Amino acid sequence: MSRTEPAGMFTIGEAARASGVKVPTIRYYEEIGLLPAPPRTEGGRRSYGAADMRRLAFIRHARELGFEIEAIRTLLQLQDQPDQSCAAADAIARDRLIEVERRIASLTALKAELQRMVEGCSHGHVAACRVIEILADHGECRHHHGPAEPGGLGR
Amino acid sequence: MSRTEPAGMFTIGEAARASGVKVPTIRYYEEIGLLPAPPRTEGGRRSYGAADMRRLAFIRHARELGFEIEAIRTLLQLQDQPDQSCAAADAIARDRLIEVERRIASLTALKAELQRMVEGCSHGHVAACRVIEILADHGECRHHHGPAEPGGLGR
DNA sequence: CCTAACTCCTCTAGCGACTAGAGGAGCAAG
DNA sequence: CTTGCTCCTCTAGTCGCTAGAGGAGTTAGG
Repeated sequence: MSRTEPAGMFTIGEAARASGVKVPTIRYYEEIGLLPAPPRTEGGRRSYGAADMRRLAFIRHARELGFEIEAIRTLLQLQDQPDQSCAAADAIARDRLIEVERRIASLTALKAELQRMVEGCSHGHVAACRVIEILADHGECRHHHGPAEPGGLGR
Repeated sequence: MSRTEPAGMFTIGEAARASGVKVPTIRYYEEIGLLPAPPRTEGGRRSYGAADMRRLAFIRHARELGFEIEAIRTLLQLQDQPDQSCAAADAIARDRLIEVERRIASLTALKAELQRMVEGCSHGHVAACRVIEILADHGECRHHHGPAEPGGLGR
């Protein structure tokens, strides 16, 4: 083996491959204080240990589940103090669950309206297009006001 | 009636109230060329006509349905040329429908995982907390890799 | 006519969570 | 010793707004 890295340590690239988090994103997490700044090699490169790798996996998974950075910050703090009550972690997860349920409901309504649009489309010209028509006339639809998806749009 | 506005014209505030789009957002739509720059009153205020009001309602509704600004731009161009085939509009709506369906599927998977988290929580201390545990150990879950929600997070 | 309250104007900066790119240096293999 | 990869820092851009400063036009009441 031709490792320059100290034993049991990983480069940022290895950490990225292992966690599925991109290199610039790892650096970003460090910048915002989500991941501690790791020691550096002589050449000035970041050198991650097993604990960092676990933390990164935790963050990745939490982001996949849609937790916001601030929520993850709180969850990580909780993880660091295992004697505390887990009520806070529970609350964060519950909030997220409620939000996900709300978004599913709202997306399901959108789906119905989009289906009406594409099914009603007669594939003729624009003047008779159901897609354009429904968009133009809000009164035509069952869909009530209020942002469809909290962030505005389903990105 | 004590209108200073030309007959049949509306202030930006009226346009905002009628459409449900906020005043700064209307100005933003003008800036990015989604809404044409309206004529101004002597005092330099924007003065919207009925066509603008319709266009704004169209945009609002399309945004509610989660169409991206660029997609709306295309839809508006189509609307302006009613003799063209509506195939493009149809394709945009279909794409959006597929995306919404994908997001519902992915959010449903998230929901299941979040439910396992909160249901498994024994309300004790963090060391034994299912929420923290599942987040820490990705192998514990049925949830496979890849960003859960396209934009990363369910805002 | 004057004033207070309201709306409007422009402009810049900020949000969240990254992503992209420039310009340079370290490092492993041939 | 060169080639090519990875890494470094730094700045700026993404999307769709939102917030706020600082000023000007407008309306209702006194």
